[in-house]
Amino acid sequence: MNTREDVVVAAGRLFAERGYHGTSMRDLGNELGLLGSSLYSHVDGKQALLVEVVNRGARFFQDAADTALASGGTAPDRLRALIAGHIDVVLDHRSEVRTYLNEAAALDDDRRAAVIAARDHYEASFRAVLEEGCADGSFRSDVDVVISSIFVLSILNAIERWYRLSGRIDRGALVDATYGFVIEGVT
Amino acid sequence: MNTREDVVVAAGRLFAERGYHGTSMRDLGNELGLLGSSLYSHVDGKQALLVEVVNRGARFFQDAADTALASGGTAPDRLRALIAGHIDVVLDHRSEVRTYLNEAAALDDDRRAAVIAARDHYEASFRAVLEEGCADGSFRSDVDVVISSIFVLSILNAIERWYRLSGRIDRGALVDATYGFVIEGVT
DNA sequence: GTTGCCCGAACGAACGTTCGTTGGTACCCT
DNA sequence: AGGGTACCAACGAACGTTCGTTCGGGCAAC
Repeated sequence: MNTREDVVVAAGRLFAERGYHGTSMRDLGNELGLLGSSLYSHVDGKQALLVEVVNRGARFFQDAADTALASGGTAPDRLRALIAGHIDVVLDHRSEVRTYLNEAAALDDDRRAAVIAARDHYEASFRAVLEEGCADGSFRSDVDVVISSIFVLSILNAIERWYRLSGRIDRGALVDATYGFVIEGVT
Repeated sequence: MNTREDVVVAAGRLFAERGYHGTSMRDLGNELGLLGSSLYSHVDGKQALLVEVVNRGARFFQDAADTALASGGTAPDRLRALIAGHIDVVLDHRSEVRTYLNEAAALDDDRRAAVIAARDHYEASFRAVLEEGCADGSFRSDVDVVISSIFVLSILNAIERWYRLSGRIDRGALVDATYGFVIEGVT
């Protein structure tokens, strides 16, 4: 027997793999050994499923950022914590993350605006740490905080697209590589 | 009167904005002041349109890489040329780029495999330049060329998601910021 | 005996695509 | 110059299929 949780999890996986518009309720039912119509015993409908999956993705990120910022230490320490936290979220909640990052366009206007606001709030955590590091001399003072934050998040968000756990680098090495690249670049 | 070119261009725009599965032939016809059925005077079908748009995106990138590599100079010079070329492609051909980067999953297996191969071939240009720069001392010898290439391309490919020409940074400043970040990071 | 999961049939709408047809335009023949 | 012809973009109806969703009933568990 399937629970509502099963439905949401499976929806996240299919939305991540095939996209919202590329996933039908019959596809989703089939994934759980059900007919598409049977899903309506558990959830209100397709859009409600997307909203739930996307909201989970947003919460994972925000929780990780709050934890990282609360960990204390120097600005570089907290930047590293933000990066490590982000990578944990991406690797531990791939489906929700993928859906959160790629399928927000399928939300209605209000929900999509909320997602954009949530992303900016998350990005502000990175901006704040960079700002602080620039002020106390940990980072170059001429760094553009806004653009650098975007660059860091570009790297982090793309990880979901290429990283495979089975590859030659483990999670720790990935954090090291990312942090090292952000701090020093290639020179 | 509409030409086949108009149809492909409009398809690129809609695929980029709403995704392949989120765009109907009637939507596309409507965009051109036509019925959906009228599009079949110009093209073979929806999937053929996607193939054409994606192929254009791939060609833009490969042409830019070939030009950048042929420009000569040191490894850092050519890295900068690759970055500038990529940014030009992203800004000048947003729709095709967006579709190329985000909608390849909607292609059939063979075409999708071809896209993945094209992306790897393109990425190899970045790997080659980084490799050379590491060998001649322009870059740190301990950088992981494979991962660094992915990071650079992560930054470049994400530009399409956030950059607006109307903003405070122009194209040259964007190239400078990107190259600077890749070379030195934030320290 | 009520509750809740699931089926299976059905709904109306939208999907990609095909079809026969039409109005206009360009070209050829004399 | 004029009439016939071939072409082409576009229409509008219709095709079969799939979509999200609704509904009534069956059936097992508490």
